[in-house]
Amino acid sequence: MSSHPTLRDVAVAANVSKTTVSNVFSRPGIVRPEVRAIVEAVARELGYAGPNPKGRMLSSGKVNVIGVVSIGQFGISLFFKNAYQRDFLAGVAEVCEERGVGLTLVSSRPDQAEAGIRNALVDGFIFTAIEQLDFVEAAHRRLPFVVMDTDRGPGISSVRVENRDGARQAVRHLLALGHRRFVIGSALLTFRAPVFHPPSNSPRPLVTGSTAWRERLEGVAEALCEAGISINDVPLVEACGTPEEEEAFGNGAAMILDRAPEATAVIALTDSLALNVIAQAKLRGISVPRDLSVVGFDDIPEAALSDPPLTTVHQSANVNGRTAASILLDGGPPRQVSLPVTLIIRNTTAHPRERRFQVLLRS
Amino acid sequence: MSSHPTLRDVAVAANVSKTTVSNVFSRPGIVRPEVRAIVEAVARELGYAGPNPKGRMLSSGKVNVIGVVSIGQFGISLFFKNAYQRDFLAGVAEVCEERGVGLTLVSSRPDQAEAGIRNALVDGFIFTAIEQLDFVEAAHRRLPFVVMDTDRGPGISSVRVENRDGARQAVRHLLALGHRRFVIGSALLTFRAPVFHPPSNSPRPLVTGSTAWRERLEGVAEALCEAGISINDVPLVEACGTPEEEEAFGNGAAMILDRAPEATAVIALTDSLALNVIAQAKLRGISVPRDLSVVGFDDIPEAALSDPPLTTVHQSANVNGRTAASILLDGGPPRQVSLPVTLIIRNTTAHPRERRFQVLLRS
DNA sequence: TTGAAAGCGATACCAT
DNA sequence: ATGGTATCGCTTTCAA
Repeated sequence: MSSHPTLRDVAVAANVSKTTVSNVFSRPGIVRPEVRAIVEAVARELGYAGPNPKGRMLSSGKVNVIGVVSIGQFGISLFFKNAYQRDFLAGVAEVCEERGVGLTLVSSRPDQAEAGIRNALVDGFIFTAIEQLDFVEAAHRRLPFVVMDTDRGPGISSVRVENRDGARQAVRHLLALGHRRFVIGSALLTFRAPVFHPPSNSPRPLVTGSTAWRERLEGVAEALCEAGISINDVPLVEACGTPEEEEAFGNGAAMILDRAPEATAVIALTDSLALNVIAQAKLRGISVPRDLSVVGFDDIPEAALSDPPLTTVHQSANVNGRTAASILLDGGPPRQVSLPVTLIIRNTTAHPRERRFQVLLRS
Repeated sequence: MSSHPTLRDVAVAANVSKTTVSNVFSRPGIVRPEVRAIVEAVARELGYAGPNPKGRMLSSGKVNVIGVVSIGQFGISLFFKNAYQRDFLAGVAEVCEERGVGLTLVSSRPDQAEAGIRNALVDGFIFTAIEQLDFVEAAHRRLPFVVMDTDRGPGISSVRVENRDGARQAVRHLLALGHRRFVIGSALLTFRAPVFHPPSNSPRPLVTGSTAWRERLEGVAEALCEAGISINDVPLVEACGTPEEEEAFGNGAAMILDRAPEATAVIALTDSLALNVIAQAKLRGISVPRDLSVVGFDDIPEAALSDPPLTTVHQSANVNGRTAASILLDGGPPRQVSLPVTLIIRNTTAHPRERRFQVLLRS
């Protein structure tokens, strides 16, 4: 009693019912001031800290917290390491803040994801990648959630960006500059060595089948197609995209340069990769954009700061996060939103070196 | 029943007690395999998702989540915006991950802090800065907590770094180079315009009284004292240190340059400020370190990347975070740890321009 | 090994 | 405005 008073202890000591004590703390307006004063005094005397959130939550069913689940095999520390994730979460956090809602980070490391999602004390989830949906179904929790980067139909809330359109814009830009020989860099969502897919007549099976990357590739394919180029003829590299794996990443950039020396432009499906290609090119004395053009995707903050500043497809991680959090917290029926993207032309793209030849071809 | 089966429904349907069902899910080892199989089958059939975390938590009293409270007036989005905070939280997140513990972010915005701390569903707190309120509430809830950056005595767990020592090292370095005319830049923990404190015989009351800043100032004072200089004779600027307030921050850097034109070295008590001073100096054609030396504190990642790379006192936000989380999760008696720091000499410090004069003075 | 019963701490509904 | 009571979903003695 003295060590840990509960609402009941206060009620007894103050000679009122539990209900009244509860009201004093949760709806002070409806209780008579004099009674309230007494209850408050007793509570203070007993060292009662107000309704225990655990009991309160069990009764009311609300925890006032939403959960964000990390990507793929990565744990929650990714949220603080990866630039895109960081800005995304800042957006989510801003909305939570505005509404007085807490935010908990749930790991999606294979060994923890299921238990994590099953046991998280949250009112809903934001899934940063779709694999987690499976877990939710497994966990059968009837909690609302929104999924990022993929539209799973009208029953499920989702927030994505116009990946195809963005990729198309980027490639068209390169084509308009006269480029005809490309190499594509895509991202791996797992810790592993980069993979090289040489040109091939049959569709090449990617290691990572995430929707976003697939859509971006489709956009690339469409734009190339408009110029009469088949994406199957373009070499493709998949490389790990996390800061933890700078090394593997560096290797990915190196692989792009090594395995496709004839390319005049690299189409990187994510900025981090683009930035690494630029760094790697610099090491080799390849001048960007004079010898090699590079486009990225995402427009992370570093993109504008790189040397030279990166031409890339802009999406706002922050807005994505805000949108997802709003949908979840608004609590209406499922909504699907697809945010537009814009090509930001900075200084990593230029005419290919064999400019005159290309111009001839184009005219 | 069909829409939301509980442990009891399963028990009834399987013709066993609630206890048994509970055991099947929480301590499968102790229940006979055949019974377990039946219960599991029934559960699956009913669509029972396993113990509801809310009920479980109320009973057991454990949430398996720790809370991290943001700094000062800032909301949780600061965790994703400020470089130091970000790395700090990554460290906390790593430890949580290793132990399968969740992480929730609690806002300390003035309008939300109290309710947030009072209602957070957590087993303990990490306070990134201690305000009386936090403390009181946490103590009231009888939850363990650890505070950053300040030692509150043996009863309270704390993690800090050797701020005084670090500041001393930085200033001694400047003194050894021959500097004698300084300006100090400290950080503001609230959103507001920078403040200029001119030299004064009486101690100058700082706007922000955080322990860390005070300790750093003490270190500065001690080192200056060794060279016969009173810190009271050194102009001091307090400026806001968050990315949101780049503008105010820029102003702070400008103020430092404007109001102390005679200084040959600026002692910035935090890297972000140092970096802004460098940027501001560049704008004015002041060459660092030729015309002006700058030292920082923290060694955020950007410090090594700046142009020129920043001389600063290194502390590892990541290690600080890991340490705090470990102490909290280890759950032993309160511990106080103070982590060492090291001066990293890079390229923003050099002899003052009037070098020969200074050398004369020193010899 | 399994079951019965007693909470955990609070809220909500229905009377009064 | 207050009080009584059922309930939220589970874990935990304690017996059997």
